[in-house]
Amino acid sequence: MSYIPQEIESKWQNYWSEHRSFEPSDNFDLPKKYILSMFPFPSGRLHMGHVRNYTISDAFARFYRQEGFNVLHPIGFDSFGMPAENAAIKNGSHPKTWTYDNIDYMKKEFQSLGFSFSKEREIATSDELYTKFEQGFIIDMYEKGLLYRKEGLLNWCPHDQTVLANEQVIDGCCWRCDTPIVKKEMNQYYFKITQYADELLNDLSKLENGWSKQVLTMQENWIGRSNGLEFKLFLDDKSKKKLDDKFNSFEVFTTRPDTIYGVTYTALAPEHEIVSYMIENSLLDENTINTIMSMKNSSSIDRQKEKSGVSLGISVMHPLTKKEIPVWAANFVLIEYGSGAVMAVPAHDERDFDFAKKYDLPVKAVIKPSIGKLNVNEAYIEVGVLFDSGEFNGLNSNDAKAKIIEHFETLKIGKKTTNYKLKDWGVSRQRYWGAPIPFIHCDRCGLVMEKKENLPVALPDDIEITGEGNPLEKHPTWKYCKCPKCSGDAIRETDTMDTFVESSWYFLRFCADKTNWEKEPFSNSQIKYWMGVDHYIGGIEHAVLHLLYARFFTKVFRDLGYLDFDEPFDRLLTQGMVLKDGAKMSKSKGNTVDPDEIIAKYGADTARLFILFAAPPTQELEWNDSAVEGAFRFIKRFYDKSRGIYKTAVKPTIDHLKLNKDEKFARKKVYEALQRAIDVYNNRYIFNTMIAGAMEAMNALTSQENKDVLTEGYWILTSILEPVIPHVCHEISKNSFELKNFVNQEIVDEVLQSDSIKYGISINGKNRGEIEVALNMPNEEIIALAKENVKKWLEDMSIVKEIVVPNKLVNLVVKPC
RNA sequence: GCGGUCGUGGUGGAACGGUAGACACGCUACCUUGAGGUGGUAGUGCCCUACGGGUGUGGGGGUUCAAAUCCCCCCGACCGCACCA
Repeated sequence: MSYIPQEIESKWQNYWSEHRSFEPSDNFDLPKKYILSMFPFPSGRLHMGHVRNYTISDAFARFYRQEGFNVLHPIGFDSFGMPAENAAIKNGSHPKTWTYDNIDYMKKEFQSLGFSFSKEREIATSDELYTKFEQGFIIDMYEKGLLYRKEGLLNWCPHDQTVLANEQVIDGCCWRCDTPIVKKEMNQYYFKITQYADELLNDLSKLENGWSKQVLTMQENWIGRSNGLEFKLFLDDKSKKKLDDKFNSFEVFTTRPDTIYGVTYTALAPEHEIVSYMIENSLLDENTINTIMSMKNSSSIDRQKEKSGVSLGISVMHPLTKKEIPVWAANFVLIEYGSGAVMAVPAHDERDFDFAKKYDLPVKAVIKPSIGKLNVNEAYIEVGVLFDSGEFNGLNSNDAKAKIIEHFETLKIGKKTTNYKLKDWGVSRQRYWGAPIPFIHCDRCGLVMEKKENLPVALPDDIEITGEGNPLEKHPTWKYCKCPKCSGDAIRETDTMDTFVESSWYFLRFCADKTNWEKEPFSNSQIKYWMGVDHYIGGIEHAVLHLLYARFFTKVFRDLGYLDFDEPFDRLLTQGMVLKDGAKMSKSKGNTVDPDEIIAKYGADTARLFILFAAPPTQELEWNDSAVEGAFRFIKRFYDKSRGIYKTAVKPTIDHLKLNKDEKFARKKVYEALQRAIDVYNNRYIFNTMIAGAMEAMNALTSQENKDVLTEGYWILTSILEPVIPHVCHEISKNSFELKNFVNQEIVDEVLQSDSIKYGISINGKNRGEIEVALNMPNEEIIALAKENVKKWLEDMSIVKEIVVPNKLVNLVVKPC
């Protein structure tokens, strides 16, 4: 019997399928664990990142099953999205065919890796049943005022011919194809995620124990809450007149009201309505207009290169001193943030300072450091003490902030405000392969929702995809319909939804079993039992996008009455990337390793063992072909040596006292490995050390000859390794233990206590020797033995202090006599 | 610039204030063998006047009987955000 993984693995994979081994029980009295991996986009083949992701979740799922938990470990496919359409353009395949063919192939790959997914709950988000419920939620959200339509400036990717959310724009380029994005004015639907900004931010504290600091900070920065003062700057009479009395004032926002007396100019975004009015009505000279237009047309990257601006020839009055302040248009002022206008305090803000220096605008310092001198050659941006600030002189910045806000509020010329970087989530996509937005445009009734009983609004199959424009828009008949309200002729919305909508609630859908699959999106009792997700495993790239949206949906569903909890994912494990030759595996770099080839060559168990052994799950994992072979050799040895064990359906009982030294040592190693495994699976998730412990135990087991000890060792090791290398462990266990050992293993204390203990001896903290002493030896005797052992280091020395760390070491503090 | 994570052998990585380098890869030597992804034994941080000693966790300081681990400063890497007023 030599180790042939292909035979063993397919045998067990078939066995698990036939026995429905991984379907959760509907007995809700059992303790539960919901183990979830981020579901994949069906791109065609699994890559190593997927293998790592699902190997980690599978280890959890299998461990908890052994521990007696009712485990939900589902899988599905995030199957809407652009690559399906891109493939259609490239090969003429239909997005639907392409998608579902890929799903079939990837399911076979899952099977061949031995992942213990619940197959009966598998979903593809492009399934019409999924779309149906999703569209239902969209209608609910619209009714609640959480979804709205407006015209706005949008990120448009000229290559993918689609609108992108701000989160999908990376360094000014499309997150998928790297094409620089341009701004385009369009109608589009938005989720009002900003309404939940505070809660999304505050509830991060509930996740502190289960989520990494990194992800929490990324979300915190993304939401970007800042508190400050919002107030109006009033135009002077001359300026009002110039603007035909159309404008009286404009709003600005500042987080530094303490610097208010240092305002020397004010700047508007080039897109600001006052600027637009002045351009449209030729209130500026041609040069100025050209400069502003070029600011507006330059990409966000160009706009960041250098500050530039133009004077608009109008002025406002300082809210407190009533002095005249010139108004500029400047490229560094963002229309999307705050009110698109800033008060400029060059003495205390770097950006304002740079701009003032460039255009020779006055700089007026009003804050000085509480100790030391103010350097007037740069902006002093720290907090400090106010001067030249009227009645606020002498206050420190923090007190002044509060006082000045209060002052503005008393005078009713401004108010305390909070601003966010987070913007509402634009969800329209001008694409075919997505869930249609279930709205209808009627000339008489306006924007009308489709009736729920007519859902889903399904995609037409007969479609032509050319890569230009929206295929639904161009379809000859699909968009023509009757208005649900007046029954007159109407037109369907042709925008489809951002695929992040589907992944914002799929984890809830998994809670539903087949019996209510058709009737409702999920049942309350099932949600109550299964949620929250105990372990959510996936890539760090979703730290802000998916994870923020899913949190948002959870809160919305709670407010719609579907749920009664606030946060979906109790614990989040973000796995590290899989690297080869120091770089992320990617087709373009040509450094990929194909999981199918590894499985064909070494088997799934080897792939799984290597992946969990080579690094802790949150760290990057460097692919190493010879280490993969090492993993294979370990499994082979593990399998070969199992020839030495005997058949038993119960764990052998062993009289520990009768064992020799090697036998006792081997047993101890086995139980130490068990102890470690329990800790790793429950608390620390560092599978590499758990596997190392099992390897140590194996090494000790093969260095002794007692068959009882060997058999007991295998009883335990196949149990703790089953989550990692399930096929070979099942094979061994079936051959010898009738699969009876895949249960919670109990620790035997006497094994862990040896009859002697090694103490390291150090002098002044330096390691100098080692002694072995009997159990329970009094400290005085240990110290005496220790002194004897390191006698030569004590010559001409007097001992100042003696420290005994129980079961560890003795430290003697000495000094020369 | 701001924020986060992290710096340990030739490599991946152990060590939750207590004998640094577990476990594995690689390498060296030897033994096995029907030479082709075999098994075994021994060795493997660095330095030295080597059955002994020194030194060592990016660098420098500190706390402690004891620091890779805690604190401060510096250097470097990676990731995220980036003119957010």
